[in-house]
Amino acid sequence: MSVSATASVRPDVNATGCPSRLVLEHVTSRWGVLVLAALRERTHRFSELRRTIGGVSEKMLAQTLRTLERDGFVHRDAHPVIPPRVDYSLTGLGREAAEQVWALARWSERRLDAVQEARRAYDGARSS
Amino acid sequence: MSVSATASVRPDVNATGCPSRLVLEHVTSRWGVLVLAALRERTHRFSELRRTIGGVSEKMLAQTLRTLERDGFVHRDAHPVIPPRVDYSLTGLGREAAEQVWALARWSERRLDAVQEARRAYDGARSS
DNA sequence: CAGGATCCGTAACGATACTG
DNA sequence: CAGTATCGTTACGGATCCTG
Repeated sequence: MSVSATASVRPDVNATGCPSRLVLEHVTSRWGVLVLAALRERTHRFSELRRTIGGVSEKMLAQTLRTLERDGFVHRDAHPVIPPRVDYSLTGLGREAAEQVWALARWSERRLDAVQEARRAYDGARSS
Repeated sequence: MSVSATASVRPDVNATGCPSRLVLEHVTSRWGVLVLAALRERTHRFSELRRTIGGVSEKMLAQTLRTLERDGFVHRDAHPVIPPRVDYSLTGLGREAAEQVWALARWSERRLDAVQEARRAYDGARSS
């Protein structure tokens, strides 16, 4: 019954705060990023996504997919067959979102060395 | 004593998972985004940041700033005076990070209308 | 003023069991 | 296969008190 989003949703913050923050939280959420990245390549089925991403529980994957679908990023195509078959793909808006977070993710990887060196310097300065 | 990061840090995921994800989580964290956005403009003092951002507890602001400093995004300049005065500013790496998340945040705002309409359509289809 | 230490509620998350 | 429902744990985040 609850429509809890992927990311934290506290009433007061959402009421008074910036609404676009919720969009950002959904696309940058732990599994949201990975789902968008996976669907960037091609359409995936539910179990395919689970295997591709790895380490995600059924609950969290379903919740993430529902959130992304609700936001208009993911298209859900449920085939009325037995056994069930559901295909997930990106919408036009979703492709935009995927490109954005993909760019940010790539930047994170490019700068990872610099960050890790900064961390070593920071940690080293304290233990001295 | 603990070095808990701004975003969630589960041992198993960090051990096996993609390390650049931690960078992404820090810069896209709830308060991380707002700190980077504020410091993009100019140097801020601790209390200034609290007022500018609004709604952030001392604990979370300090924790966020420490995480961003450790990652090499924020420069901390503590003046040895009484009363204490500490200035926070962005490093070169931090300016890069700020630009990246700022771009993503701007995109979120640009597409906010489309997302909200998608949400209405989604919610309306269920209540029928 | 700038934070560190502590206590604590809440809710996000994962594992399991169950359903169409 | 593709989920939903429930439960238990964890740790995030806020409030408060305290120090240099």
